[in-house]
Amino acid sequence: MVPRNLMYLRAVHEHGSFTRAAKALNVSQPTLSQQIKQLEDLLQSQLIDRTGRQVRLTDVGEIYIRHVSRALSELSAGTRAIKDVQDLSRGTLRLGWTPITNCLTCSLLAAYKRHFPGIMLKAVELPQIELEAAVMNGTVDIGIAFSEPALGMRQSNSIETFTLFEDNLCFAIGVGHGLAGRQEPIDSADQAQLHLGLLSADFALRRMVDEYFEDQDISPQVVMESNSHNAIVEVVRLGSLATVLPIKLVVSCEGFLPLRTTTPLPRHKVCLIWHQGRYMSSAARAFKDLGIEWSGSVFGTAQENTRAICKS
Amino acid sequence: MVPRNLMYLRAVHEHGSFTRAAKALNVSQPTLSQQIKQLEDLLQSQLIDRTGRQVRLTDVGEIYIRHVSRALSELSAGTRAIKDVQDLSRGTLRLGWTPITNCLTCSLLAAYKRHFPGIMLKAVELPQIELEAAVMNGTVDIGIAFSEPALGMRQSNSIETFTLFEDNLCFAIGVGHGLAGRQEPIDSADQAQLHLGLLSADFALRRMVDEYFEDQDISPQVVMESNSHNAIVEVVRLGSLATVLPIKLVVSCEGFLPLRTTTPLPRHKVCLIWHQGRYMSSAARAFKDLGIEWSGSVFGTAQENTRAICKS
DNA sequence: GATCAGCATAGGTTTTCGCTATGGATCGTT
DNA sequence: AACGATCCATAGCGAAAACCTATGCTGATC
Repeated sequence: MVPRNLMYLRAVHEHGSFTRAAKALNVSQPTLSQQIKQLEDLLQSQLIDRTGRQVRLTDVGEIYIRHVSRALSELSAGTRAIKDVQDLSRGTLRLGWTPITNCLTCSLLAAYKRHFPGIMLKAVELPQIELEAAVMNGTVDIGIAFSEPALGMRQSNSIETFTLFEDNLCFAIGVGHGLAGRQEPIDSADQAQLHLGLLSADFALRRMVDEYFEDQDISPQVVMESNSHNAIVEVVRLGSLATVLPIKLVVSCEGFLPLRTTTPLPRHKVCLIWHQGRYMSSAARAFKDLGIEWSGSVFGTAQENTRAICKS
Repeated sequence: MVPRNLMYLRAVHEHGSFTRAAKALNVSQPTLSQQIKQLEDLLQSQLIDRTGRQVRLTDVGEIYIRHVSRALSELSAGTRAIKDVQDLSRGTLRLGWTPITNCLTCSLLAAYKRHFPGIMLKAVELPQIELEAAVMNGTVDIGIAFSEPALGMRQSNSIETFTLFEDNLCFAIGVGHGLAGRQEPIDSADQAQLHLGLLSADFALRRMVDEYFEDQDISPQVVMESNSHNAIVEVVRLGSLATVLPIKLVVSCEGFLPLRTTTPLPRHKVCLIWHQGRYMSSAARAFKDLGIEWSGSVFGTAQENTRAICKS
């Protein structure tokens, strides 16, 4: 890995003698003579002045050795840097997530940051479909998805998933909303009356909601649409709109109330997703492992959660 | 000379493909596969992610390649620096001279500076004996001596010389001296009356003067002695002292007059001297060559001036 | 699902590397 | 002045590596 020619040159310079350098390097003295001569032939320059009492560098050698030393120390720094990456004291994790999931997994992110403070975290927020595409082409190392990958992905690609936890969706309103404090469940007719603020159509949460309304034969009144989760939350908090969110999120969110329904809303899974077979960086592997551990400790053992979805 | 492993890694990274990199490097594709695999084994780290449609660096590879690139560019800078030294756009010349000789060769020094402005000039002024020792042990690359090397040096060592020019010594006085303006030559008796300022005994000029006085059976009145040529010149300029200098120097020196003598004073040679056989730097070789050329142009062709003095 | 492109593997050949033995030059010593 | 010691260079041989051709395997494209 390290160019031996150059190591030899440096050793001869440092020891001021072929013989001593050879001993230090655990090679024979003729080997050094030969290798350095070869280097000199290659550079077409005499590097070492062998006349007189001690071997010295020539003017050319003096100039050259400076560059050689810098190059060698750069290389040894490189091997040390590799060690750093391997023991996770350095590195980068490119994480992708859909809106909402990051709120649900912030304690996992915090734990990761605590365990591996040297890892740089690059995070992007994407709709589910784009997240899956990003995982496929390697733009992100690992994704936190709002649901399992769509059917289209399973046909042509191989994505591996691990379910962190499951949850039910529910209607959510601000404390100033007209239905605030209502105890009895709302039925389909009530749901059709709600003024809704929802994510745009390319998000998994929205697709699940649309599917639910279709099943229930409800024509919802969607009065706000955005690709920003925060925007919707803020507007709903004002009081007149309702939205649909995971229960876990609603109960933990200041100023939000869940509404009970006569028919249950869909369940969803929060999953880690990654490209099966592709090289996974140490930082990403560590995140995956930590996620599995986190899932078990927070929601009970989930050994069977892992599921490989191979292409047809 | 350049570590091929590392060049290969860089090429694969730059071309994003083993095949294209192999073409660019004029090696076969399996060679690249093999060499890079070997590098990975050596580092015990996967450097390249071969899954997917294009080869990419892993996180480890990404870190490592930065160091490798820096090392490689450092090495190529080294080879370029060698070229610089060889064509004399860089380098150092360690020059030694005796007092007086530098005054006589300042136009040579100026020419050298003009031809090779990038060369750093390190000059020391020494008595002849020490100058010869410095040439022998390599403290200076080349010396400008006031006379040919002493007999002692020739016995045990090998110094090579080139005579730049020859000159006669003469008595010199300041314009305020009592003998100023005298036309007729001074004889031995007159010379014994002179109050002299001379260099100390370890300088070649002084030894020649002492020898002359001994031959002529004269007891000189040496009233000042110094190892500084300038000090003597300044005192002599005041008017009461005389000294002995090369004629060339006296006639070119403001406020100085030569005295004619009934018997001629010794001749001396100004020589370049260097260690025969030792490695000579490009800068030194250029100085020697320029000195030979300068000698010819200023004082007529002097091809036969070169003379090797080998040990007995 | 057949083809193509691109990397990996296998086996043999050439080149390089490193060793032992030995020669020649310099330096210090008797 | 000769001798011995030290140190680098050279020669020749064996081991290791680097490299090549031929071929297999996998993922991408049509």
